[in-house]
Formats: sequence, C-alpha cells, structure tokens
Amino acid sequence: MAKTDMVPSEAKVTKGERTRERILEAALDLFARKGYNAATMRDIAAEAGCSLGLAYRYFASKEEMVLALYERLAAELEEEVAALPSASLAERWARAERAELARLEPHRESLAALFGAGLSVDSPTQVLGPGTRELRTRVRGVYGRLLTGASDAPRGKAVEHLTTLLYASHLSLVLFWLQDRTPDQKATGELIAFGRDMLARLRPVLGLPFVARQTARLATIMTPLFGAGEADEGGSDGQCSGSRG
Amino acid sequence: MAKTDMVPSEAKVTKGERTRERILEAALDLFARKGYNAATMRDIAAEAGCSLGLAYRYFASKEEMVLALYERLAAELEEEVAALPSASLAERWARAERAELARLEPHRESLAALFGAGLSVDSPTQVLGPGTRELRTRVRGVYGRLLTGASDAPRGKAVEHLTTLLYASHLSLVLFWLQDRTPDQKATGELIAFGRDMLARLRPVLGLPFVARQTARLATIMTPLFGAGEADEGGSDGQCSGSRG
DNA sequence: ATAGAAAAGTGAACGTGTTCGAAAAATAAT
DNA sequence: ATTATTTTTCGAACACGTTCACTTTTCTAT
Repeated sequence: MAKTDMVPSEAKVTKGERTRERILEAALDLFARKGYNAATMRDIAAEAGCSLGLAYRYFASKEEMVLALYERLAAELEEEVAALPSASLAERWARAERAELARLEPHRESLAALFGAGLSVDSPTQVLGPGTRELRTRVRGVYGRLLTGASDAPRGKAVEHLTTLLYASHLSLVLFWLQDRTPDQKATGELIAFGRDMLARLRPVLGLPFVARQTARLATIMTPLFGAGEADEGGSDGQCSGSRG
Repeated sequence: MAKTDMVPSEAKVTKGERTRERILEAALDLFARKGYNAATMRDIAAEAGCSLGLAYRYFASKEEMVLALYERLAAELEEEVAALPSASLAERWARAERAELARLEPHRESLAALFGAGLSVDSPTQVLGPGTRELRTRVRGVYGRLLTGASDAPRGKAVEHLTTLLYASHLSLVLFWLQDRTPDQKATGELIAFGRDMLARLRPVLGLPFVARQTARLATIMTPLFGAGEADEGGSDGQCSGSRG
C-alpha cells in the first residue's frame, strides 16, 4: 500500500466513482447471470462487497441500474450508427434497428422491467419522463443523424419531423420486440423488413404536398412526447392546471 | 336471519363468489379514492372486512384486481360499440376511441400499473400473454364489429387483417394516452382526429393491389401478437421455427 | 498535527406484495 | 348425530425494495 499516487493532471477519479462502477458491474453481472428479478439488491451488494445501503447511495433504485445499462447500450448504438455507410435511409434504418435489438437481446428481462416501471410509476426512470430527458435527447439525436447521413436524406424542416417519427417508431419497435414471443423474434425481424421496404417505397412521395403536410401534422402531435426537449412538466403548478371539479 | 333461502332454480351464488365481489368492490373503491399505489392490500382487506390472505384466494395478485376492472370497462366498450350508429369506419373508430379513453380516464394510474406489470413480468396479467387471451379476443372482436358495422366496411379476408391492425392501433393508442402529459390529454385527442382523417382519406385506396398487399403483410406480421387466438406459447417447441442464418 | 467538514459506508428497520400452514365454517356421507 | 371432506377464512411469516440514523473514513483548512 505504498503508491497509487496517480498524477492528478487531468481526471480525478474519486473513490465513490470507483465504488459506483463496482456496484454497477456487480449488478449487470447478476442481471445477466440470474435474471433481473432473481438478482436481489442484497445479492448485488454482496457481489460488490459492500453494504446494502451503499448501493442506494449511488443508485436511487434498482431500475436506475438498468437505466445505466441502457445508457451504455445507447452509446454503442451511437457509435454504430456513426460508422454506418451512407446508404439509403431504408437500409440504414433497418441495419441500425437490427444491430440495436441484437445488442439489447441479452438484457430483455432487465429492459422489460425498466420499461414496465417507467411506463407506470412516476419514477425518475420514467421512459418519457423528465429524469431521462438527456438520454432521450441523445438517442433521438442518433436517429437524426441516421436520417441526415442517408444518401437520400430529405432537407428542410421535414428533417425534425421525420426524426421525431423515427424515434417514436424506434421505441414502438422495442416495445413490440419485448412482447414478441415468436421463435428467434421472427415477427420483429419481419417488421423491420416491412419498415425497410416501406421507407424505400415511400421515400419519393415524402415530398408530395399532402404527404408532407400529414407527416408534419403527425410529428407535431407526437412532439410533446417524443420531440427534442419537451417541456418539463413538474415545475410550479403552472398553467396546465385544467380538470376542476 | 331467517330466510335468504333463494330458490336455487338456476344460478347458485356461492358464498365465495359474494366475498370475491365484496373484495373487488373494496379494491376498486380504494384505487379510485387513494390511487393504485397508495391502496395497500391490507387496506383493501380491511375495507372488505376480511383478512389479508383471503384477498389472495380470489385474486392471484394486486394487478389481477385491475384486470377485473379492465374486464368491466371492456364490457362497457362492447355495449357502446354495439350501440354505435352505422356511420363511416372513420367516424365510428374515432367515437369509440374517444368514449373508451373517457371511460378509462378515472383509472389511469391503475391501468398504468397493469400495463407496466403486464409489459415486464411473466405474470398471468401479461397484456399479450396467454392468461388474458379470452379478454383480448373479446376486445379484438369489438373492433371487428366496429369495422364490419361501418357503412363503408370492406369485405373479404381483408376484414380479419384490418381488425388485427385496428386492435393493435387501439393498444398503441392506450399506451400513448397513458404517457400523454399534455393538459387534458390534448395530444391524444389530436391523434384520434388524425387517425379519423387518415381512415377517411385512405379508405378508398385500401382496395388498391399494392395497398391491400402491404396491409395483409403487416397484419400477418402482427398476428402472432395481436391476432385472434394466438398460439399459446409454452407447448412443445413447435414448427414455426424458420429464420436460418 | 489537529479539528472540523464532507464523503463514504453501515446495518437495522419499515412497508409492501405475497405465501403458507392451519383453524373455522359449511357441506356431504355414513 | 357423527364423521369425513371440502370450502372459506385467518394471521403470522417471508422476501424484497427502500429508508434512515448513525459510524467510519477521507479530505481540507488552520
């Protein structure tokens, strides 16, 4: 126990951060080995060699651990999409989704728990809630670049709208995939193929006035939920009161 | 305490059934008054004037109580759709969805819990699982009659496909609605209006070969999840293997 | 070096959904 | 009537996620 005197030139890795990492590693390890539900918080603490209470110093809840996992997976998606060749939007989309689901595959149960909890409770891990906004913005950005990096990328303000729709589709696809009990998730695979074909077929007509108008309309409707930087509900009980009586 | 000797001519209402009803009534009452999460199983038992363990004799889990609630609401939807005037499919759909969401409104939190749990765990209340198949088939049937009862109803085997898509849309809409935090669920209202307009606009082209083909394709993909009488996963690993390499 | 403050860490305890073995009441068989 | 059997009921106990008052360690400033 002599040195460990790293030069504090730039990054200062505090002890707590190392502990947090250790706990997270233990958690993900146990999730993978025993499944999300079977992996107890006490198990995780034991595996990390710390007390039960300490885990809660670094993670507000068990689900938040899965959220940390999802953040990692999202970062991988980010890289993968950045490295995608500049093919058609349809091809890029299909490849990205396939890769993403393959990445998510080992963590189905954990992610289901995350989505399930985030769907219901008013927790900090709410999928579309304020606590996950930064992450959501990042993933949405990935789909923005997936779109703009395509060889047949549209231009103008349609980009924002299509990004919103792409992101909403992504979340829907993940939901479908989570429920898909067909062997090898065959149905989800076919759904991606369907989406690819539709994107390829419909890309040319996206510029048509009627289609463009309806696309914009749908995207605008979805913006409060899936758009970039939604209004964060939860400030002072503002003007969105309503429902008296 | 002399009589209560009802003629046992036809229906034999056992004591347990009455108790079950009493517990359910207490549960729904408390869900409505205190919210789903705040209403404890112990509260419910107390309100019903019975022990904690007894509640579990009639409901395998807390969520199953919400499932019973959903069954009631589904029955109301059934009646309402049956009483719907024979307008266009677009109008009928919009009216049915609006009525349904209005009915669901007082139970948002409970339903969110039901959907959240049903999304994740492998519980008997799994939204798309085998334990809820009968209910699912019934609700799907409602959308089938919503379709066939329309003045511009399509014919042929497109009916089955469109029913599947309509039912899937319905579940998606409920999901969207559960997440919709805009005041008065404005976004959901606009989404219904959008769907109505699209249905009206696209109804004529549904017969076009390309559209019909792709509709059938999408519906077929979704059938394992949303179709009538899905194969109950869990038998011997059947013949729907496919997807090699 | 020392004192004070902040960060890191502990483990008992709480509330909750859920389970279970056994008692009590109702019903059927002798 | 008495016994056997099923149904209904109970409440203690369990396991889990979570909280909290507290201790121990580490850092910072004198």
